[in-house]
Amino acid sequence: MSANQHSLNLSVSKPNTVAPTVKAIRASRATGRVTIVDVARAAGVSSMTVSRALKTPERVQQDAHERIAAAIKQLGYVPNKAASILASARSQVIGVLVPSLTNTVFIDTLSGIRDYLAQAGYQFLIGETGYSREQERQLISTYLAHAPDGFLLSSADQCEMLRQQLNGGDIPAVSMFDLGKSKNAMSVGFSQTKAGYAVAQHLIERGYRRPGLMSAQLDPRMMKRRDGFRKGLADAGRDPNIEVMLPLPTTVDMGAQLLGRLLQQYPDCDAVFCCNDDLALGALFECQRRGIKVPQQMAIAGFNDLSWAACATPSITTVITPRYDIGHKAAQMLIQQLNGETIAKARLDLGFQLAVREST
Amino acid sequence: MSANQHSLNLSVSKPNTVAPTVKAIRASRATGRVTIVDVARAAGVSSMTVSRALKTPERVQQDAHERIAAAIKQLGYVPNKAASILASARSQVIGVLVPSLTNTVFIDTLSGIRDYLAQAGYQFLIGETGYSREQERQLISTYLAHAPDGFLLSSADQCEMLRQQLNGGDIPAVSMFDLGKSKNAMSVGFSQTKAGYAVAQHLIERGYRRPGLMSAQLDPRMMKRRDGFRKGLADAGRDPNIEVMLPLPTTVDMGAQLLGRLLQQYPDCDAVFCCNDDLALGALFECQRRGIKVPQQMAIAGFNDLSWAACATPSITTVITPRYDIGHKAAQMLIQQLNGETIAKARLDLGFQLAVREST
DNA sequence: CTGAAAGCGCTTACAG
DNA sequence: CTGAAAGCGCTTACAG
Repeated sequence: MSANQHSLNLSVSKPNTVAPTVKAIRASRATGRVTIVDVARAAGVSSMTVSRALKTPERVQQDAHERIAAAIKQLGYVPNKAASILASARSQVIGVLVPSLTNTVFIDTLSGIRDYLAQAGYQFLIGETGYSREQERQLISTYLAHAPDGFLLSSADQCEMLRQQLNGGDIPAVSMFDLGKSKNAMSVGFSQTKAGYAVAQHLIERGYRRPGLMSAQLDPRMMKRRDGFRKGLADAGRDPNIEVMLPLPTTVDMGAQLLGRLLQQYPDCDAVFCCNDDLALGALFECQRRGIKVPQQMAIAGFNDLSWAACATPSITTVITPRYDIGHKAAQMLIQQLNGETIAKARLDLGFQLAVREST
Repeated sequence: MSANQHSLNLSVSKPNTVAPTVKAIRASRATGRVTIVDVARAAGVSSMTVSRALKTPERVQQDAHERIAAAIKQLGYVPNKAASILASARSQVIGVLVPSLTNTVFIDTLSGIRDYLAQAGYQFLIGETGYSREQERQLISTYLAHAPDGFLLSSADQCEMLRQQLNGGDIPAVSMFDLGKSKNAMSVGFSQTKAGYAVAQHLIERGYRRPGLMSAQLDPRMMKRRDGFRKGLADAGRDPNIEVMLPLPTTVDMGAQLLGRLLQQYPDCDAVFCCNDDLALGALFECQRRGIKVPQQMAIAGFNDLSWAACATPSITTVITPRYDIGHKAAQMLIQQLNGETIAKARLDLGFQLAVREST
């Protein structure tokens, strides 16, 4: 009936021009939105059929499909996500929490997450915790209100906090970077400790006698790198106590400052492991400023292999970390879990790789 | 009635321990969620009063407020955003589109946006367009489904595209970086052209005779910097055609490569304007590699003042851009618009600043 | 300051 | 392959 009426309208006024109809529809509703009911009416079907045409096209007849597609286009229909979430109790939204957005490392991880989630049809909300537990707690609360289907978190702490705030409700989460202690909790990452150990070994093999360490930020992962590095030195019978650390953000400038302190406190230090590449770049600049030859007078190793490390002068030895893959695989694992698929390895170690270059 | 019944339950079983009640509630619903109705029942009020206690606490009596707060805590109630959006037709969500997330520039802008929106009680969805119009179109469509209250876009193109896809519906948008041509369309940014011009002027004042330009990416803003730079050279009677450009992503390594090309094609070039700091850093490394003294044999100027520019050796002359403020002010302008406040200047020029350092 | 009713725009589950 | 009914969990607008 209403379908007939509609096609009548069309032929009486202007065929193929439904612009006035759109206006009329908008005006007829308090919200001014074109809804699935409008599309259904225009296509001469029920709203359920429109819904099916959108989600499971194979369950809708060809000609109905075409009329619906035409109606959607003419009316400029956009499905209302809020209504869909409310009715289906699935949001297709994933909450993602990272410590910092100014750190390239996490941006790369987000790229991995985005690439996987986009093709899987999920959106995500990005939260920046600033390495603060209070921020974490608040963000989880805020995100919970969006009824996310799952979480991608970047520390074991966050998983614990999530569980508390869930209060019995059950939303799956994968933790990134750190590998979980339990084999059941889902996690994707690599061993920071082993990576730090590998750097120490490398410097010793190269013949440096007094390798030191510089670090800022001092978040748990930095400290694990340090632990590994110190163990590597100790295992080789070297002094593990040559180090300068500041609990401030890691910046290139901070790297320059820390190199100054290191040389002041340990004048015989001949190599330095910078706990990330920003610090390493600052250290390199400071050496250049002081006329200290790298690596002849001071070797420099970094961490993460940021874009400049390979093309600096001299190129910087560093640890290549699988941060894109961490995001990608973590997202994959989460979606598999949501789809009820079996997960091969809930604790996925992606490893790391030492890139030996001119600076050591 | 139900309130009485409830307090009866409490005193009969365990006072102050409603954990079993939470379980019962979850079990009693298909979705397993605690709703505003459950809270209302537990507090002995209507759901409207709970809603008010959450949104406009000043309109709810003290003691009702306290009982509601207690019930929320005990039941672990989290408001369902989807239901709220659907009922109120306001999502408190802003769609943000930037060209790239791997570029620090946009991350800084996002920080500004986040800082403003967070305190204003808004969430945001971040989309990365990869400088592609097709991606833009898709992202806008996807975001439209989330019924955003507004958009923060990073090009005039995007505003146009949004208007098309809106099909008459009306969602306010502010464009960032580029200043709008019309004074009515909201925009926050600065003049890329003037900034490029200023760099040219500076190099000429310093006495460089054959300044050149290197650029990659070649997006519209890069091209405006170039236009300004060329005009500056031409106005000073210099050759504006010393330039190397590649339509590939800007990376540090690309800067090194472009410097090689520049020297090959224009051996007498004595200064270079790198269209961003990544390229400048690569150019500096390449000069160091070749033993070319900066600035004596080759002056280098960058763009954006990324963190390393000030502490490189030599420190790099660059243009300080107000990218944090662009995000912050754009978000502010958008929210003001949403609140129906009057906007002082719809076209907000935040300017830029030339930082003269050792490299020129 | 508080509440009962209606509705937001979808989807689920049940019929046919 | 298609549809009528009921419901998701809030808020708006109207009463009191």
